[in-house]
Amino acid sequence: MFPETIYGVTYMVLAPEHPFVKDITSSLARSHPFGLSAQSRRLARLKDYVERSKKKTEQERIAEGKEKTGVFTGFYCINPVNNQKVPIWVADYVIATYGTGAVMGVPGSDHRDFAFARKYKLPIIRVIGKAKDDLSEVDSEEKVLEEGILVNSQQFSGMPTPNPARDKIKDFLEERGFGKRKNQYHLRDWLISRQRYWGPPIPMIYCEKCASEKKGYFEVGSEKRDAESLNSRNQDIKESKSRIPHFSHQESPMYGWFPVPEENLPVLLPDVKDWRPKGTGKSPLASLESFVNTKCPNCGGNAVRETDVSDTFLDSSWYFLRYLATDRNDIPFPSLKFQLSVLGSQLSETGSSVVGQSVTERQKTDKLESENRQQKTDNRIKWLPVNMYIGGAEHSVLHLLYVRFLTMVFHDLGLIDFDEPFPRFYAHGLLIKEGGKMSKSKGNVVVPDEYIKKYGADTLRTYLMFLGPFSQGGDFYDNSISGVYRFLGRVYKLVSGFVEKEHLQSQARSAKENVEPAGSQIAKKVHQTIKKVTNDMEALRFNTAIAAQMELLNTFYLYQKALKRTDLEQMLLMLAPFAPHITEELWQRLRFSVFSSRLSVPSQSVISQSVTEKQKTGKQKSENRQQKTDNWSIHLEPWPTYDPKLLEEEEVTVVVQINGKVRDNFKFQISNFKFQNKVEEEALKREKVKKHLDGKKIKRVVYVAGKIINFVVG
RNA sequence: GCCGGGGUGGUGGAAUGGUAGACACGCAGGUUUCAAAAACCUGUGAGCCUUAAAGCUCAUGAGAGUUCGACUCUCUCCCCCGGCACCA
Repeated sequence: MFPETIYGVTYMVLAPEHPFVKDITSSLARSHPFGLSAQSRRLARLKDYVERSKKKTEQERIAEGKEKTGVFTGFYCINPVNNQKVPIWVADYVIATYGTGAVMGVPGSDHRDFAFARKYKLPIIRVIGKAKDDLSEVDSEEKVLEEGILVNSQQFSGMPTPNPARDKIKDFLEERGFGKRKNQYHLRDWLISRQRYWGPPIPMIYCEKCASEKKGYFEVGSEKRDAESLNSRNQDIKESKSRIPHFSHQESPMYGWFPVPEENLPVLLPDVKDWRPKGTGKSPLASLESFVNTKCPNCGGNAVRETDVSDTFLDSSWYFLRYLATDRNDIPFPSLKFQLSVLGSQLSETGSSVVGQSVTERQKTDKLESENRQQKTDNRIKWLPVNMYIGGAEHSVLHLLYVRFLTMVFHDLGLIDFDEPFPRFYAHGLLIKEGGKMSKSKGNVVVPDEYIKKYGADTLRTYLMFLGPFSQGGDFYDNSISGVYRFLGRVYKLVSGFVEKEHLQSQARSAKENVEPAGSQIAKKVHQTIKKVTNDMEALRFNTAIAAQMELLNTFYLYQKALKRTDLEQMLLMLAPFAPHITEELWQRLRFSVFSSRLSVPSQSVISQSVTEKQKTGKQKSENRQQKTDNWSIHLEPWPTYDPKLLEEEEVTVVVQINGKVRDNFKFQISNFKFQNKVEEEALKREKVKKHLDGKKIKRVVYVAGKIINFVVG
C-alpha cells in the first residue's frame, strides 16, 4: 500500500519464502518442542501452509486468482507511527522476490487487502474518506477508497491523497528514521539462462578445486582489482557484489565461478551435429566435451564451462543498438565510450571502391569519404534513441521492460547518453484470421508465399497496408486483395503505355491542344494527393494513403491524354514504399525512354536536376553521392513535395442546411466566399431552399465560410 | 479483476464538430469474345413515393445530454477484440 495509508495498517503479510518465516518457525519449534499447545498447532499449520505454497509454481499461485489464503504466525510487530500492535500473517499472494517480500495490509484503502481482511476477520480502519469528516465504516467493497482525504491519521488528517499527503508522510518517516525512499522497479528476478543450443554461450567457468577452497571471482584477486579501481567497470562489479542479496542462512553461491578472461572472448557457439535438446534438463552443449572442458582462469587446473546459453530476450533487448554498427566487429554498438577508437580505426581505412579516377579526384574523394565517415560515426550516436518503436501490443510489457532495463544499465555504465530507448511506442494492430489471433497450433495462419505466388510481393505488401488502419490490424479473410492487384496492374499499364507512346513522338505532341484544362485538373489532383499521402505517411495511416493514390490513378485514366511524364513520376514516387519492385521497374523505364526518345546522353540534365532538388530538400545522404549514372533507383529519390498554390480551388461548394438538414448545395466563386451576405443571397435564390423555407421565419443563419450555410427556422 | 483498442452498408473500411459511407471487395446489368477468363463501362445503404425525373423519411451498438449542426464531444449502459506479472 502507499505510505500515506500507514495509519490504516491492521496486519502485515510476509511471503512464504521470506527469511523471517523460517526464523519464526524455528523459534516456535525451539520454544515448544513437544506438546499439543495452541502454539504448536499453529506451528504445524504455518509449516504446512509454507510447504504447500512453495510447491506451487508462480503460475499456479496466480491462476488460483482472487481467492486469497494465509495463516497467522502468532507474532506481532509495532507500527512505528502510532505504536499499534500489528499481527503478522503469511500469505502466498505476496511475492518474495519483489520488493522486500513483506507488505503492510490496509484493508480500508485497498481492495485486495479488504478481501483478505474480510475473509480472516481482521479489523478495518478508514484512513481515506470522501471528505475530512468522513469516518464512515468500510463494510463493503464499494466503500474502499484509494484516493480522497486522509482521516484517522493524526496530524496528517485532512490532507488530500495521493498528494501532498504522500510526500509529507514520506518526509515524516524519513525524519524519524522509520524508513527511506527507494525506487522499486517493476522488474522481477529474470533468469536469463536457457538449456538450449541456439544462443550465445554464457562466458563463465566453474572450477571444482577453487570452489572447495571457497574461492571465486569475488574472493580472489580483489586486491588487484581494487588497485585498478580507476576502472569504473570493476567499481561497478564491486558495487554489484554488495547488492547480491544475503540472507543469513545462505552461503555465497559464487564459489568456484570465474568469468572467461576478456582476451578469450567471445566464446563462440561450437558446431555440433545434433543441436536438439536431449531432455536431460541440460543444454545440448553439455554433451560436447571439447567445449565443456577447459582450464581454470584462477588456478589453471581442470575446469568446466557453463553450458547454458543466454535467453533471446536478453539479446533482443539491445539489437537496435547493434544495427548502427553492423560493419564493425570490434565494438558492439556506437557509444560515448567507444567513440574515440571508432574514429581512429575508420580514418586509417581507405576508400577502395572508387576506380578510374584521377589522383586528385581520388584524394578529394578520400578526403570527402573520411569526412563523411567521421560525420557518419557521430551521427550514429545522434540517431539514438530510436524515434519510434512500432510493435505489437504484446511487446508493451515484457520486451519493452527488458529493453528499458538494459538501456538504463548501459546508461548507468556511461555507454550511452539516454536512458529511455524508445521515447514513442506505437502499437500496431493484430492481423486476425478467421476471427482469431493467428497461431500455428490453430492452423489459421496466412502463408505469404501463396499470395506472393499468385499476386506478387508488391501486391501482398500493398494489400497488407490497405486492408485496414495500421493501428488496428484487421481480418485477413477479406478478398479485396484482388482490388490491390488490379490497382497495381493499372499503374503498370498506364506507365507502360505512356512510355511506348513517347517513342512515337508525333503522337505524343498531337494531343496537346485540348489538353490545358485537363492538365490543370491533373496538376491539382497530383498536388492534393502528395499532400494527403505525405500527411498520412507521417501519421502511419497507410490505408488512406493508398486510397488517395487509387483516386489519383483514376484521375489519370480520366484525363489520360493530358498526362505528363512528371505526373507519372510523382505517382511512382509515392507508391514506391508500398510497391517497391513494380515502381522501380517503371521508374527505370520512364528514365530509359528519356534516352531513347531524345537520342542524347543527357540524362545529365535530369540527374543534375534531381541532385539539386535533393540538396535543396536536404534529404540527400552523403553516401549516395556516388550514384551518378549507374544507379537510378527510385528508392534513392527524395519524397515529392507539393505546391500549395496548386491546391487552391477556383470554386467552393457551399452546402445549404435548414435546421441542420442538408437541403441543397451550390458552387460559389472562391473570391466571394468570405462575404456571408452574398452567399446568403445566392442560397435564398435556390428553388429547393425556397420550398423548405416557405412560410417559415428565419431565426438565425450560421455560415461556415466556404462550407456550409445553415438557416435556423421556427 | 485490471489495462488498452473497438462497434459505421452484404464485406474491409473513409469522414480537422459541417453533404455519413471516400477507396476497395462483392453483387447486378452492359461492352468485348465462337465461348470463357481477363479488361473496360454503368449501377449499388435501407425504406417510401413516382411511368420517369425529382422528392421525402430513416440510418454510424443502446439511451440521454451539449450544439444552429454529433460517427466525432460529455454521461450511463450493452457487446466484441487484444494484453496482463495479485507488483502491495
